[in-house]
Amino acid sequence: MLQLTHIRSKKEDVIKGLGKKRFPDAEATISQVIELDDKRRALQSDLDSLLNELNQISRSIGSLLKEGKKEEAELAKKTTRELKEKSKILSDSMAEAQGQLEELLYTIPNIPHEDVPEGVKPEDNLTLFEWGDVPVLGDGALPHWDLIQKYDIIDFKLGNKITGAGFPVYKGKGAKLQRALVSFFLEEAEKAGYMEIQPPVLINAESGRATGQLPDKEGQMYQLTDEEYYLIPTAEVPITNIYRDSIISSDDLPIKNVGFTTCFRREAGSWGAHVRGLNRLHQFDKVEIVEIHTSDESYKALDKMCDYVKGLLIKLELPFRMIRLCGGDLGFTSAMTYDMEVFSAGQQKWLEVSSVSNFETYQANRLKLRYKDDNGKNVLLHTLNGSALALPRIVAAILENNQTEDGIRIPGVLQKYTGFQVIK
RNA sequence: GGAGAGAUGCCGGAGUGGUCGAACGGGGCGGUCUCGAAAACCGUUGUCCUCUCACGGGGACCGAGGGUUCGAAUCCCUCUCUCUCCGCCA
Repeated sequence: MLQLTHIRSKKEDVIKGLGKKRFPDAEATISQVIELDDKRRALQSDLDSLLNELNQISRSIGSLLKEGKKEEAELAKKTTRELKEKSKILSDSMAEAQGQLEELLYTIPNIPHEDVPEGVKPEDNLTLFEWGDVPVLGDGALPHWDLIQKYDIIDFKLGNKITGAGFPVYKGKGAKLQRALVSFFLEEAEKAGYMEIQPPVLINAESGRATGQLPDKEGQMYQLTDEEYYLIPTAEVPITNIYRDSIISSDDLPIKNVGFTTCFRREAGSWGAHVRGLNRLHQFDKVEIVEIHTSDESYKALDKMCDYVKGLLIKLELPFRMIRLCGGDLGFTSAMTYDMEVFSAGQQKWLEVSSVSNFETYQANRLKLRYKDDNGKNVLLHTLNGSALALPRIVAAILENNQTEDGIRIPGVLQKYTGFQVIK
Protein backbone atom coordinates (compact mmCIF):
# COMPACT_ATOMS: atom_id res chain seq x y z
CA MET A 1 0.00 0.00 0.00
CA LEU A 2 1.31 3.41 -0.92
CA GLN A 3 1.95 5.80 1.94
CA LEU A 4 -0.64 8.52 2.29
CA THR A 5 2.00 11.10 3.14
CA HIS A 6 3.74 10.26 -0.12
CA ILE A 7 0.55 10.49 -2.14
CA ARG A 8 -0.19 13.88 -0.61
CA SER A 9 3.27 15.38 -0.95
CA LYS A 10 4.24 13.90 -4.35
CA LYS A 11 0.87 13.79 -6.00
CA GLU A 12 2.11 14.47 -9.53
CA ASP A 13 4.85 11.85 -9.35
CA VAL A 14 2.39 9.28 -8.09
CA ILE A 15 -0.04 9.96 -10.95
CA LYS A 16 2.80 9.78 -13.46
CA GLY A 17 4.07 6.52 -11.97
CA LEU A 18 0.63 4.95 -12.03
CA GLY A 19 0.35 5.89 -15.68
CA LYS A 20 3.55 4.01 -16.39
CA LYS A 21 2.03 1.00 -14.73
CA ARG A 22 -1.06 1.32 -16.92
CA PHE A 23 -3.32 2.04 -13.98
CA PRO A 24 -6.54 3.54 -15.34
CA ASP A 25 -7.92 6.85 -14.06
CA ALA A 26 -4.90 7.58 -11.90
CA GLU A 27 -5.69 11.24 -11.53
CA ALA A 28 -9.31 10.72 -10.49
CA THR A 29 -8.38 7.96 -8.06
CA ILE A 30 -5.67 10.00 -6.38
CA SER A 31 -7.97 13.00 -6.04
CA GLN A 32 -10.53 10.73 -4.47
CA VAL A 33 -7.92 9.40 -2.05
CA ILE A 34 -6.94 12.88 -0.96
CA GLU A 35 -10.56 13.92 -0.63
CA LEU A 36 -11.36 10.94 1.55
CA ASP A 37 -8.28 11.53 3.65
CA ASP A 38 -9.24 15.17 4.17
CA LYS A 39 -12.68 14.06 5.22
CA ARG A 40 -11.28 11.50 7.60
CA ARG A 41 -8.91 14.01 9.18
CA ALA A 42 -11.64 16.56 9.71
CA LEU A 43 -13.84 13.95 11.34
CA GLN A 44 -10.98 12.72 13.48
CA SER A 45 -10.28 16.22 14.66
CA ASP A 46 -13.92 16.86 15.57
CA LEU A 47 -14.22 13.54 17.29
CA ASP A 48 -11.04 14.05 19.30
CA SER A 49 -12.14 17.36 20.71
CA LEU A 50 -15.55 15.96 21.53
CA LEU A 51 -13.99 13.03 23.35
CA ASN A 52 -11.70 15.41 25.14
CA GLU A 53 -14.71 17.27 26.49
CA LEU A 54 -16.38 14.02 27.41
CA ASN A 55 -13.33 12.77 29.27
CA GLN A 56 -13.00 15.96 31.24
CA ILE A 57 -16.62 15.92 32.38
CA SER A 58 -16.45 12.26 33.28
CA ARG A 59 -13.44 12.92 35.47
CA SER A 60 -15.21 15.81 37.14
CA ILE A 61 -18.18 13.59 37.94
CA GLY A 62 -15.86 11.42 39.95
CA SER A 63 -14.73 14.29 42.12
CA LEU A 64 -18.24 15.75 42.40
CA LEU A 65 -19.52 12.47 43.76
CA LYS A 66 -16.68 12.32 46.27
CA GLU A 67 -17.58 15.77 47.49
CA GLY A 68 -21.20 14.70 47.77
CA LYS A 69 -22.48 17.12 45.17
CA LYS A 70 -25.01 14.70 43.81
CA GLU A 71 -27.20 17.09 41.87
CA GLU A 72 -24.33 18.65 39.98
CA ALA A 73 -23.10 15.21 39.11
CA GLU A 74 -26.47 14.22 37.71
CA LEU A 75 -26.53 17.34 35.60
CA ALA A 76 -23.10 16.52 34.22
CA LYS A 77 -24.20 13.00 33.43
CA LYS A 78 -26.97 14.39 31.30
CA THR A 79 -24.49 16.49 29.31
CA THR A 80 -22.19 13.57 28.70
CA ARG A 81 -25.05 11.43 27.49
CA GLU A 82 -25.77 13.99 24.81
CA LEU A 83 -22.12 14.29 23.88
CA LYS A 84 -21.91 10.56 23.62
CA GLU A 85 -24.70 10.44 21.08
CA LYS A 86 -22.83 12.95 18.97
CA SER A 87 -19.55 11.11 19.31
CA LYS A 88 -21.14 7.90 18.14
CA ILE A 89 -22.33 9.54 14.94
CA LEU A 90 -18.91 11.08 14.38
CA SER A 91 -16.97 7.91 14.97
CA ASP A 92 -19.27 5.96 12.68
CA SER A 93 -18.73 8.33 9.81
CA MET A 94 -15.02 8.40 10.53
CA ALA A 95 -14.84 4.63 10.41
CA GLU A 96 -16.75 4.72 7.16
CA ALA A 97 -14.38 7.24 5.58
CA GLN A 98 -11.41 5.25 6.86
CA GLY A 99 -12.83 2.06 5.40
CA GLN A 100 -13.48 3.62 2.02
CA LEU A 101 -10.01 5.09 2.00
CA GLU A 102 -8.37 1.79 2.79
CA GLU A 103 -10.38 -0.06 0.21
CA LEU A 104 -9.34 2.45 -2.40
CA LEU A 105 -5.69 2.33 -1.36
CA TYR A 106 -5.72 -1.44 -1.71
CA THR A 107 -6.61 -1.11 -5.37
CA ILE A 108 -3.65 1.16 -6.14
CA PRO A 109 -0.46 -0.64 -7.22
CA ASN A 110 3.08 0.32 -6.37
CA ILE A 111 4.81 3.11 -8.30
CA PRO A 112 7.57 1.91 -10.66
CA HIS A 113 11.15 3.04 -10.12
CA GLU A 114 12.23 5.74 -12.55
CA ASP A 115 14.54 3.32 -14.40
CA VAL A 116 11.63 1.03 -15.25
CA PRO A 117 11.05 1.25 -19.00
CA GLU A 118 7.73 2.41 -20.42
CA GLY A 119 5.71 -0.31 -22.07
CA VAL A 120 2.74 -2.62 -21.99
CA LYS A 121 3.80 -5.97 -23.39
CA PRO A 122 6.60 -8.43 -22.67
CA GLU A 123 8.25 -7.19 -25.90
CA ASP A 124 8.79 -3.83 -24.20
CA ASN A 125 10.98 -5.40 -21.52
CA LEU A 126 14.63 -4.51 -21.57
CA THR A 127 17.20 -7.28 -22.01
CA LEU A 128 20.25 -6.36 -19.97
CA PHE A 129 22.47 -9.39 -19.95
CA GLU A 130 22.89 -12.68 -21.74
CA TRP A 131 25.10 -15.58 -20.83
CA GLY A 132 25.94 -18.96 -22.31
CA ASP A 133 25.62 -20.63 -25.67
CA VAL A 134 22.34 -22.01 -26.84
CA PRO A 135 22.97 -25.69 -27.31
CA VAL A 136 22.61 -27.09 -30.80
CA LEU A 137 20.70 -30.32 -30.54
CA GLY A 138 20.48 -33.14 -33.08
CA ASP A 139 17.46 -34.09 -35.08
CA GLY A 140 16.12 -36.43 -32.45
CA ALA A 141 15.93 -33.69 -29.81
CA LEU A 142 12.78 -33.78 -27.68
CA PRO A 143 10.91 -31.34 -25.51
CA HIS A 144 10.94 -32.24 -21.83
CA TRP A 145 7.38 -33.60 -21.83
CA ASP A 146 8.58 -36.34 -24.12
CA LEU A 147 11.86 -36.85 -22.27
CA ILE A 148 10.16 -37.42 -18.93
CA GLN A 149 8.12 -40.20 -20.49
CA LYS A 150 11.06 -41.69 -22.31
CA TYR A 151 13.04 -42.00 -19.07
CA ASP A 152 9.98 -42.43 -16.82
CA ILE A 153 11.00 -39.78 -14.30
CA ILE A 154 8.00 -37.46 -14.09
CA ASP A 155 4.44 -38.67 -14.55
CA PHE A 156 1.58 -36.32 -15.32
CA LYS A 157 -0.95 -39.07 -15.82
CA LEU A 158 -0.42 -40.33 -12.30
CA GLY A 159 -0.88 -36.78 -11.03
CA ASN A 160 -4.15 -36.56 -12.91
CA LYS A 161 -5.29 -39.73 -11.24
CA ILE A 162 -4.36 -38.62 -7.75
CA THR A 163 -5.31 -34.96 -7.97
CA GLY A 164 -5.80 -33.36 -11.36
CA ALA A 165 -3.98 -31.50 -14.10
CA GLY A 166 -0.86 -29.65 -13.08
CA PHE A 167 0.12 -31.92 -10.18
CA PRO A 168 2.86 -34.18 -11.55
CA VAL A 169 4.43 -37.12 -9.77
CA TYR A 170 8.23 -37.20 -9.67
CA LYS A 171 9.70 -40.68 -9.74
CA GLY A 172 13.11 -42.25 -9.24
CA LYS A 173 15.84 -40.12 -10.76
CA GLY A 174 13.30 -37.37 -11.43
CA ALA A 175 12.55 -37.09 -7.74
CA LYS A 176 16.21 -37.27 -6.89
CA LEU A 177 17.10 -34.55 -9.38
CA GLN A 178 14.58 -32.26 -7.73
CA ARG A 179 15.92 -33.01 -4.29
CA ALA A 180 19.46 -32.41 -5.53
CA LEU A 181 18.48 -29.00 -6.88
CA VAL A 182 16.86 -28.05 -3.59
CA SER A 183 19.95 -29.07 -1.63
CA PHE A 184 22.20 -27.22 -4.05
CA PHE A 185 20.13 -24.03 -3.87
CA LEU A 186 19.89 -24.08 -0.09
CA GLU A 187 23.57 -24.71 0.43
CA GLU A 188 24.53 -21.97 -2.00
CA ALA A 189 22.19 -19.59 -0.18
CA GLU A 190 23.66 -20.48 3.16
CA LYS A 191 27.15 -19.79 1.80
CA ALA A 192 25.92 -16.41 0.59
CA GLY A 193 24.75 -15.48 4.07
CA TYR A 194 21.07 -16.34 3.96
CA MET A 195 19.41 -17.84 7.03
CA GLU A 196 17.19 -20.78 6.21
CA ILE A 197 13.52 -20.64 7.18
CA GLN A 198 10.91 -23.36 7.04
CA PRO A 199 7.60 -21.52 7.14
CA PRO A 200 4.00 -22.76 7.13
CA VAL A 201 2.55 -23.29 3.68
CA LEU A 202 -0.90 -22.17 4.78
CA ILE A 203 -1.43 -18.51 5.55
CA ASN A 204 -4.27 -16.46 6.97
CA ALA A 205 -5.94 -13.56 5.21
CA GLU A 206 -4.01 -10.98 7.18
CA SER A 207 -0.71 -12.32 5.88
CA GLY A 208 -2.08 -12.35 2.35
CA ARG A 209 -3.10 -8.73 2.65
CA ALA A 210 0.18 -7.61 4.15
CA THR A 211 2.30 -8.78 1.23
CA GLY A 212 -0.28 -7.73 -1.33
CA GLN A 213 -1.65 -11.05 -2.61
CA LEU A 214 -5.02 -10.01 -1.21
CA PRO A 215 -7.16 -8.54 -2.51
CA ASP A 216 -5.26 -8.33 -5.80
CA LYS A 217 -4.74 -12.06 -6.39
CA GLU A 218 -7.70 -13.44 -4.49
CA GLY A 219 -8.66 -15.90 -7.24
CA GLN A 220 -5.12 -17.14 -7.79
CA MET A 221 -4.64 -18.76 -4.41
CA TYR A 222 -6.16 -22.02 -3.27
CA GLN A 223 -8.41 -21.42 -0.32
CA LEU A 224 -9.63 -23.78 2.38
CA THR A 225 -13.33 -24.03 2.88
CA ASP A 226 -13.50 -24.68 6.62
CA GLU A 227 -11.09 -21.96 7.70
CA GLU A 228 -9.97 -18.72 6.19
CA TYR A 229 -6.59 -20.08 5.18
CA TYR A 230 -4.87 -20.00 1.83
CA LEU A 231 -2.18 -22.24 0.32
CA ILE A 232 0.88 -20.12 -0.33
CA PRO A 233 1.65 -19.15 -3.94
CA THR A 234 5.27 -18.47 -2.88
CA ALA A 235 7.41 -18.59 0.26
CA GLU A 236 7.61 -14.81 0.01
CA VAL A 237 4.29 -14.58 1.82
CA PRO A 238 5.00 -16.48 5.04
CA ILE A 239 8.64 -15.42 5.24
CA THR A 240 7.99 -11.72 4.75
CA ASN A 241 5.12 -11.93 7.23
CA ILE A 242 7.54 -13.08 9.90
CA TYR A 243 8.43 -9.41 10.11
CA ARG A 244 4.89 -8.06 10.12
CA ASP A 245 4.20 -5.57 12.89
CA SER A 246 7.74 -5.17 14.03
CA ILE A 247 10.37 -2.58 14.65
CA ILE A 248 13.72 -4.07 13.69
CA SER A 249 16.82 -2.99 15.53
CA SER A 250 19.30 -1.49 13.07
CA ASP A 251 21.88 -3.96 14.40
CA ASP A 252 19.81 -6.77 12.90
CA LEU A 253 19.80 -5.25 9.40
CA PRO A 254 20.02 -6.29 6.70
CA ILE A 255 17.85 -9.40 6.99
CA LYS A 256 18.59 -12.17 4.54
CA ASN A 257 16.39 -15.27 4.60
CA VAL A 258 16.03 -18.23 2.32
CA GLY A 259 13.19 -20.72 2.33
CA PHE A 260 12.30 -23.84 0.41
CA THR A 261 8.59 -24.51 0.09
CA THR A 262 6.08 -26.08 -2.17
CA CYS A 263 3.97 -23.42 -3.88
CA PHE A 264 0.37 -23.63 -5.03
CA ARG A 265 -1.22 -21.58 -7.77
CA ARG A 266 -4.61 -21.89 -9.36
CA GLU A 267 -3.38 -20.25 -12.58
CA ALA A 268 -6.98 -19.63 -13.48
CA GLY A 269 -7.39 -18.81 -17.13
CA SER A 270 -3.76 -19.24 -18.12
CA TRP A 271 -3.67 -22.68 -19.67
CA GLY A 272 -2.99 -23.64 -23.23
CA ALA A 273 -0.48 -25.23 -25.54
CA HIS A 274 2.25 -22.73 -24.55
CA VAL A 275 2.28 -24.02 -21.00
CA ARG A 276 2.71 -27.71 -21.60
CA GLY A 277 4.55 -30.02 -19.30
CA LEU A 278 6.52 -28.43 -16.52
CA ASN A 279 6.15 -24.93 -17.87
CA ARG A 280 3.20 -24.18 -15.65
CA LEU A 281 1.96 -26.21 -12.69
CA HIS A 282 -0.54 -25.91 -9.87
CA GLN A 283 1.96 -27.31 -7.41
CA PHE A 284 5.69 -26.76 -7.65
CA ASP A 285 8.76 -26.36 -5.49
CA LYS A 286 10.74 -23.19 -5.16
CA VAL A 287 13.61 -21.80 -3.13
CA GLU A 288 13.00 -18.15 -2.38
CA ILE A 289 15.29 -15.45 -1.01
CA VAL A 290 13.83 -12.58 1.00
CA GLU A 291 15.76 -9.51 2.09
CA ILE A 292 14.94 -6.48 4.21
CA HIS A 293 16.98 -3.30 3.87
CA THR A 294 16.91 0.41 4.59
CA SER A 295 15.93 2.63 1.68
CA ASP A 296 19.56 3.63 1.13
CA GLU A 297 20.67 0.08 0.60
CA SER A 298 17.79 -1.62 -1.16
CA TYR A 299 18.76 -1.05 -4.79
CA LYS A 300 22.34 -2.12 -4.17
CA ALA A 301 20.88 -5.22 -2.55
CA LEU A 302 18.61 -5.83 -5.53
CA ASP A 303 21.65 -5.85 -7.83
CA LYS A 304 23.46 -8.26 -5.55
CA MET A 305 20.46 -10.57 -5.47
CA CYS A 306 20.46 -10.61 -9.27
CA ASP A 307 24.16 -11.40 -9.25
CA TYR A 308 23.51 -14.23 -6.85
CA VAL A 309 20.80 -15.73 -9.07
CA LYS A 310 23.00 -15.32 -12.15
CA GLY A 311 25.72 -17.23 -10.32
CA LEU A 312 23.37 -20.15 -9.75
CA LEU A 313 22.44 -20.33 -13.43
CA ILE A 314 26.07 -20.16 -14.48
CA LYS A 315 26.94 -23.00 -12.12
CA LEU A 316 24.11 -25.02 -13.60
CA GLU A 317 25.51 -24.25 -17.09
CA LEU A 318 22.17 -23.00 -18.34
CA PRO A 319 22.14 -20.24 -20.97
CA PHE A 320 20.08 -17.35 -19.72
CA ARG A 321 19.21 -13.71 -20.12
CA MET A 322 18.28 -11.08 -17.59
CA ILE A 323 15.55 -8.60 -18.38
CA ARG A 324 14.15 -5.57 -16.66
CA LEU A 325 10.37 -5.59 -16.74
CA CYS A 326 8.56 -2.67 -18.30
CA GLY A 327 5.89 -0.75 -16.40
CA GLY A 328 2.97 -2.65 -17.84
CA ASP A 329 4.49 -6.06 -17.10
CA LEU A 330 5.50 -5.23 -13.55
CA GLY A 331 3.71 -6.97 -10.70
CA PHE A 332 1.13 -5.14 -8.60
CA THR A 333 3.36 -4.62 -5.58
CA SER A 334 6.73 -4.20 -7.27
CA ALA A 335 8.71 -1.04 -7.94
CA MET A 336 11.38 -2.81 -9.99
CA THR A 337 11.63 -6.38 -11.19
CA TYR A 338 14.31 -8.32 -13.03
CA ASP A 339 13.38 -11.62 -14.61
CA MET A 340 15.87 -14.37 -15.35
CA GLU A 341 14.98 -16.56 -18.30
CA VAL A 342 16.78 -19.72 -19.31
CA PHE A 343 16.76 -20.97 -22.86
CA SER A 344 15.26 -24.39 -23.14
CA ALA A 345 16.49 -25.89 -26.37
CA GLY A 346 13.99 -28.72 -26.73
CA GLN A 347 11.11 -26.30 -27.09
CA GLN A 348 13.25 -23.42 -28.39
CA LYS A 349 11.83 -21.09 -25.73
CA TRP A 350 12.92 -18.73 -23.01
CA LEU A 351 11.49 -19.84 -19.65
CA GLU A 352 11.21 -17.50 -16.69
CA VAL A 353 12.93 -19.18 -13.76
CA SER A 354 13.38 -16.26 -11.40
CA SER A 355 11.83 -12.93 -10.67
CA VAL A 356 13.77 -10.59 -8.40
CA SER A 357 11.92 -7.54 -7.07
CA ASN A 358 12.22 -4.53 -4.86
CA PHE A 359 8.92 -3.55 -3.27
CA GLU A 360 10.38 -0.50 -1.57
CA THR A 361 7.95 0.48 1.22
CA TYR A 362 4.83 -0.85 -0.49
CA GLN A 363 4.72 -4.09 1.49
CA ALA A 364 6.39 -2.61 4.56
CA ASN A 365 3.59 -0.09 4.87
CA ARG A 366 0.98 -2.83 5.13
CA LEU A 367 3.29 -4.99 7.17
CA LYS A 368 4.08 -2.14 9.54
CA LEU A 369 7.70 -3.16 9.19
CA ARG A 370 10.02 -0.43 10.45
CA TYR A 371 13.35 0.26 12.05
CA LYS A 372 14.53 3.02 14.37
CA ASP A 373 16.81 5.47 12.63
CA ASP A 374 19.61 7.42 14.32
CA ASN A 375 17.15 10.06 15.51
CA GLY A 376 14.98 7.44 17.15
CA LYS A 377 12.29 7.81 14.52
CA ASN A 378 10.46 4.78 13.15
CA VAL A 379 11.03 4.48 9.43
CA LEU A 380 9.56 1.99 6.95
CA LEU A 381 12.00 -0.55 5.56
CA HIS A 382 12.28 -1.91 2.03
CA THR A 383 11.37 -5.53 1.28
CA LEU A 384 12.86 -7.52 -1.59
CA ASN A 385 12.62 -11.06 -2.80
CA GLY A 386 13.58 -13.35 -5.60
CA SER A 387 13.33 -16.93 -6.73
CA ALA A 388 16.57 -18.79 -6.30
CA LEU A 389 15.24 -20.75 -8.01
CA ALA A 390 11.90 -22.19 -9.18
CA LEU A 391 12.37 -25.89 -9.79
CA PRO A 392 10.17 -27.17 -12.63
CA ARG A 393 11.46 -24.95 -15.41
CA ILE A 394 15.03 -25.49 -14.30
CA VAL A 395 14.36 -29.22 -14.50
CA ALA A 396 12.80 -28.74 -17.94
CA ALA A 397 15.82 -26.80 -19.19
CA ILE A 398 18.32 -29.27 -17.76
CA LEU A 399 16.49 -32.17 -19.36
CA GLU A 400 16.17 -30.49 -22.74
CA ASN A 401 19.57 -28.83 -22.99
CA ASN A 402 21.56 -31.76 -21.67
CA GLN A 403 19.92 -34.52 -23.68
CA THR A 404 22.25 -36.77 -25.65
CA GLU A 405 21.82 -40.05 -27.44
CA ASP A 406 23.16 -41.74 -24.31
CA GLY A 407 20.84 -40.05 -21.86
CA ILE A 408 20.59 -36.81 -19.97
CA ARG A 409 23.77 -35.40 -18.50
CA ILE A 410 23.50 -34.01 -14.97
CA PRO A 411 25.33 -30.66 -14.45
CA GLY A 412 28.57 -31.11 -12.56
CA VAL A 413 27.59 -29.13 -9.49
CA LEU A 414 24.57 -31.36 -8.92
CA GLN A 415 26.32 -34.70 -9.21
CA LYS A 416 27.41 -34.82 -5.59
CA TYR A 417 23.77 -34.46 -4.63
CA THR A 418 22.25 -36.80 -7.21
CA GLY A 419 24.87 -39.48 -6.90
CA PHE A 420 24.54 -40.21 -10.63
CA GLN A 421 25.85 -38.42 -13.72
CA VAL A 422 23.38 -39.45 -16.37
CA ILE A 423 19.69 -40.24 -16.56
CA LYS A 424 19.36 -43.19 -18.89
C1' G B 1 -12.55 -33.55 20.98
C1' G B 2 -13.72 -33.04 26.87
C1' A B 3 -12.47 -30.26 31.74
C1' G B 4 -10.01 -26.19 33.97
C1' A B 5 -6.67 -21.75 34.06
C1' G B 6 -4.93 -17.59 31.62
C1' A B 7 -3.74 -13.44 27.81
C1' U B 8 -1.15 -6.37 30.73
C1' G B 9 4.59 -2.23 28.07
C1' C B 10 11.35 -4.90 25.45
C1' C B 11 10.95 -9.03 29.47
C1' G B 12 9.03 -10.58 34.38
C1' G B 13 4.96 -9.10 37.08
C1' A B 14 1.09 -5.90 40.03
C1' G B 15 -3.46 -3.69 39.22
C1' U B 16 -10.79 -6.15 39.81
C1' G B 17 -15.03 0.61 38.12
C1' G B 18 -12.66 7.19 38.80
C1' U B 19 -6.14 11.73 36.80
C1' C B 20 -3.84 4.06 35.07
C1' G B 21 -0.48 4.63 29.53
C1' A B 22 -0.53 1.73 33.80
C1' A B 23 3.02 0.18 40.55
C1' C B 24 7.45 -2.74 41.30
C1' G B 25 11.68 -5.48 39.36
C1' G B 26 14.87 -6.60 35.18
C1' G B 27 16.76 -4.89 30.55
C1' G B 28 17.97 -0.65 27.25
C1' C B 29 19.60 4.47 26.85
C1' G B 30 21.85 9.10 29.15
C1' G B 31 24.61 10.92 33.35
C1' U B 32 27.64 11.07 38.19
C1' C B 33 31.85 8.38 40.10
C1' U B 34 36.53 5.81 37.58
C1' C B 35 42.78 5.81 34.07
C1' G B 36 39.07 2.37 32.22
C1' A B 37 35.41 -1.18 33.61
C1' A B 38 32.20 -3.28 37.33
C1' A B 39 29.27 -1.84 41.44
C1' A B 40 26.42 2.11 43.41
C1' C B 41 23.45 6.35 42.70
C1' C B 42 20.39 9.91 39.61
C1' G B 43 17.51 10.52 35.28
C1' U B 44 15.09 8.47 31.05
C1' U B 45 12.57 4.65 28.33
C1' G B 46 5.73 2.04 24.00
C1' U B 47 2.81 2.32 19.38
C1' C B 48 -0.62 4.65 16.16
C1' C B 49 -3.78 8.83 14.66
C1' U B 50 -4.39 14.06 14.76
C1' C B 51 -3.63 19.68 15.43
C1' U B 52 0.76 23.16 15.32
C1' C B 53 6.23 26.41 11.39
C1' A B 54 7.77 25.13 16.19
C1' C B 55 7.35 24.78 21.67
C1' G B 56 3.55 21.89 22.76
C1' G B 57 -1.61 20.04 22.78
C1' G B 58 -5.63 16.39 21.89
C1' G B 59 -7.36 11.28 20.87
C1' A B 60 -6.90 5.84 20.65
C1' C B 61 -4.53 1.35 22.27
C1' C B 62 -3.71 -3.43 28.67
C1' G B 63 -5.22 -10.67 22.99
C1' A B 64 -9.52 -9.20 19.01
C1' G B 65 -14.55 -7.51 18.44
C1' G B 66 -19.10 -6.04 20.73
C1' G B 67 -21.92 -4.46 25.30
C1' U B 68 -23.04 -2.17 30.39
C1' U B 69 -21.66 2.74 32.72
C1' C B 70 -21.12 9.72 33.22
C1' G B 71 -16.48 6.80 33.54
C1' A B 72 -13.60 -0.03 32.05
C1' A B 73 -7.08 -2.93 32.00
C1' U B 74 -10.87 -3.80 35.77
C1' C B 75 -18.01 -5.93 34.97
C1' C B 76 -20.93 -8.83 30.82
C1' C B 77 -21.05 -11.44 25.84
C1' U B 78 -18.60 -13.54 21.41
C1' C B 79 -14.16 -15.00 19.11
C1' U B 80 -8.86 -16.13 18.83
C1' C B 81 -4.64 -17.86 21.09
C1' U B 82 -1.61 -20.02 25.21
C1' C B 83 -0.97 -23.34 29.39
C1' U B 84 -2.41 -27.82 32.58
C1' C B 85 -5.11 -32.55 32.80
C1' C B 86 -7.80 -36.39 29.88
C1' G B 87 -8.69 -38.53 25.00
C1' C B 88 -6.61 -39.18 20.08
C1' C B 89 -2.25 -39.15 17.23
C1' A B 90 2.54 -38.32 12.93
